[in-house]
Amino acid sequence: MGDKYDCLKISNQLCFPLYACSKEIVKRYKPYLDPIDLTYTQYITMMVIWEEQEITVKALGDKLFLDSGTLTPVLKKLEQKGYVKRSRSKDDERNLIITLTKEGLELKKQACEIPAKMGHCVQLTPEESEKLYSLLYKILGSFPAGE
Amino acid sequence: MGDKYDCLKISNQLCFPLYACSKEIVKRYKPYLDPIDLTYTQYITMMVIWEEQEITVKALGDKLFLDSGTLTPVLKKLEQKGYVKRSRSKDDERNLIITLTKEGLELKKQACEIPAKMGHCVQLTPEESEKLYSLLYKILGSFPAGE
DNA sequence: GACAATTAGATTGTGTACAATTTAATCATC
DNA sequence: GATGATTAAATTGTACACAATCTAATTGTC
Repeated sequence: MGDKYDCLKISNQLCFPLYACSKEIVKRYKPYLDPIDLTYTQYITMMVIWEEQEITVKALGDKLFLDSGTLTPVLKKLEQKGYVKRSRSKDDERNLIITLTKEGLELKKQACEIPAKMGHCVQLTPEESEKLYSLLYKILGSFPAGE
Repeated sequence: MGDKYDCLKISNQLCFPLYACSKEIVKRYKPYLDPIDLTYTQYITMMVIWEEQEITVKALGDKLFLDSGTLTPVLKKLEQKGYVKRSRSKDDERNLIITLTKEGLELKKQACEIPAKMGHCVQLTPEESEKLYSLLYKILGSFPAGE
């Protein structure tokens, strides 16, 4: 038992269940996000905008671990749906400021129901969820900021 | 402190750190995978094929939580690189059997170094890694098989 | 104050992911 | 043994995700 290639078994990887679990849970958001016409990426982007009221693409990217190559089309889509406004900063024309429209703010009320509904999807005790949460943030925290 | 929208704060989500952590770690495989000309998806696909020697697309999809829409192009790419062979089963022409080429088997020796190198990337104690692993598989195990 | 370096976003190209549909093979039932 | 149902892959269309590059605005330095 156990040859020198055991390290390459899929069941011995830590990253793989992370990758698979992330995808499977994101997939389960779909039935709840479809009614408000958001994808998962659009949803977490809106979450940060709801919290911050006003934020640059750069700051959004730092919070979401996404770069402009991903965010630019997502934000254009959200603008097109009428949820956000994109405008250059007066102070520094390099910065693009994202703000909420009235429709975007309205959407928050409907989105509010989603976390509770999704809670039923993950079958962990509160202690287990807390533990998982802290382990994930321990890993994320160990990664250099800009990257 | 704590209004009715707290549930929508990004810092109160469990899925988000899972999603972010998965992406960040996958990104860190790149320097190790580039030399053997594999992407992360191609790498985990090869892992299963190395283990099984011979496997159908369906079985591969079940193990990797991926469907044919994702696997078909990945497997065609791996065939194009010369690592695998794709051929229909004699028993049941619906099944596509994936097998290793000599080059694909050779690749395993080089890939063997990767897990140890990646280990340094995740700053958890062995106990923490073990805990994270078991929590992730507890979630994955709670999801119905086919989906 | 010219100019090199830096910074923020946008763009381009490649590679996933997945829903929905299609096609072909096999199975089940009569 | 024809035929309706099921199954495995492939295809199509949409939406990320990121590396690499580009552009324009700003900053730092002499």
